[in-house]
Amino acid sequence: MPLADSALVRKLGSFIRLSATELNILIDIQSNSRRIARQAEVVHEGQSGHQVYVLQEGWASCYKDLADGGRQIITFSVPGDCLGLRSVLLRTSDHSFATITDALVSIVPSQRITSLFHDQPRLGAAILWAASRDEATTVEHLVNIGRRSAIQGMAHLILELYERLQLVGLATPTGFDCPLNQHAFADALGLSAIHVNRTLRQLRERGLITLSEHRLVIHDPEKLRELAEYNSSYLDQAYAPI
Amino acid sequence: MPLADSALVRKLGSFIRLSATELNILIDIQSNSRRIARQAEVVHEGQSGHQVYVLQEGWASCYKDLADGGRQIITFSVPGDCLGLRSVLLRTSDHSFATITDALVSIVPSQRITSLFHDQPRLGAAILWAASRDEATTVEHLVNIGRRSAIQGMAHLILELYERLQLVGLATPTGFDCPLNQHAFADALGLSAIHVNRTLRQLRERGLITLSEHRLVIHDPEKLRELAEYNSSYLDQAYAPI
DNA sequence: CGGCAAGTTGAACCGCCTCAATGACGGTGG
DNA sequence: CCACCGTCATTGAGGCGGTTCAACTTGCCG
Repeated sequence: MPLADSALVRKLGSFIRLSATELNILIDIQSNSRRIARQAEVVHEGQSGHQVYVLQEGWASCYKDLADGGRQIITFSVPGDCLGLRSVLLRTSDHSFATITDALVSIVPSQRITSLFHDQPRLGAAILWAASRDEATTVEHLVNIGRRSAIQGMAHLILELYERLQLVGLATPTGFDCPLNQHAFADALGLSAIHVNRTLRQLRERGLITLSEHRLVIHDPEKLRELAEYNSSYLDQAYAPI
Repeated sequence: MPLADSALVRKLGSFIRLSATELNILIDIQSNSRRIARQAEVVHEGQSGHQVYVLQEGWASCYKDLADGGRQIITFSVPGDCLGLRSVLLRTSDHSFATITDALVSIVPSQRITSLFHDQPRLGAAILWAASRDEATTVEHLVNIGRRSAIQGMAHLILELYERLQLVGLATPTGFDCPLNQHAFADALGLSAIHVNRTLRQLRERGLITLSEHRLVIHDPEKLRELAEYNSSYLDQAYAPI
């Protein structure tokens, strides 16, 4: 994929009209890329890595490990997402980050990001906007875990992923390719993998979705949204120009 | 409290050495303040309010309401915290925000914040740093709800509040004044108020803490940290200068 | 004195977990 | 080519953590 049509460009471009200069800067920023195998840890919690990773292809996850061997996935990352943005100003990363599938990432020194705020305020704001949006997603995730039942949370997570993938052109009208296994869903939703299995079965039996062979099909978006009490406004945030 | 010694100045001042100019700007920014009664909603989810609120005195909470009447508290705010920072670049607020006690807040137009990034990069970065730190807290909260037991989560939340209050000089060696009722704890931890009651009793019976008359006393910080698997590094983030 | 908010405690229930066993699939080496 | 293995999905049985309903207390305020 040419960088001029990268997922990040597509994402930011949907909220500010990128000038030729800004587009070139964005392309330049993403020019240093690297392939990473699946299931590889890229950043470990506590590590001091002053870099931002822009995911170009593949899926990844941000997570924290617990003393008892458990794991909490904070967010799944799909193409166009920036990783480590939050840690730019902190000395160490507050979470780990690993690929789920084989992936292609661009590596951007933190300093290139921070200098944007001064040199390219519009672009800096757009990135900050994307970061704010990510955080809104994390907050919604928190609600998901704290106050929703397993089946509601699962439905909500699926709808969220669907919308985010649509934004970067990786969804189809009926669903999306989904590399997540039941264990990954479990770690994201604070459930056991076994209960994820039963929950997926319920969703299937209700005719809402099917997940098999890494393909997630949404049969009845309407009822799914109803079940999840899904309100996409937290993602449907237009850019408020400075 | 004179603004030159406000909680925000104290907080930011603990990470960058504020010049006289920067101090004056910070003071100026906080000059428009307003008293708000307890239990008052300041911002409602979905509201388009392009303002940032700096909490000077009192406690508040960020939360989301659910269709079934439930509520998930995202974070408690204590003096020195900025509210609505995440929504600066979004059109609408992604969460509601209400006072818990009587409070004094400074109201800052979003534009004053965004222009800081260009005009006062150091100060802008310090505010961004504070925002990153808040987000790390939210992430830890997510782990708390997703993967920790009720008693661990409660212990963790108490320790987090204790550290944050220390940072702005509102804690004592033995504990802190805590206006939160059991219902507030429940909404933060994703529990029922009744179970919060039992959990607090357990912590009391183990000789770790007591909470009564709005005063939280920590009897055995060591064992409490051990129980919570508390690692404060996510808050103990030195500022990484640009 | 009456009423409401907040805390406390018991009893019964249920959502989700844990343990355990089995089946399906793909990769790998003999 | 097949036997073997690890990973993942699936299903059942039993147990625990946390919920819900209900009752009672205490303190505060009008």
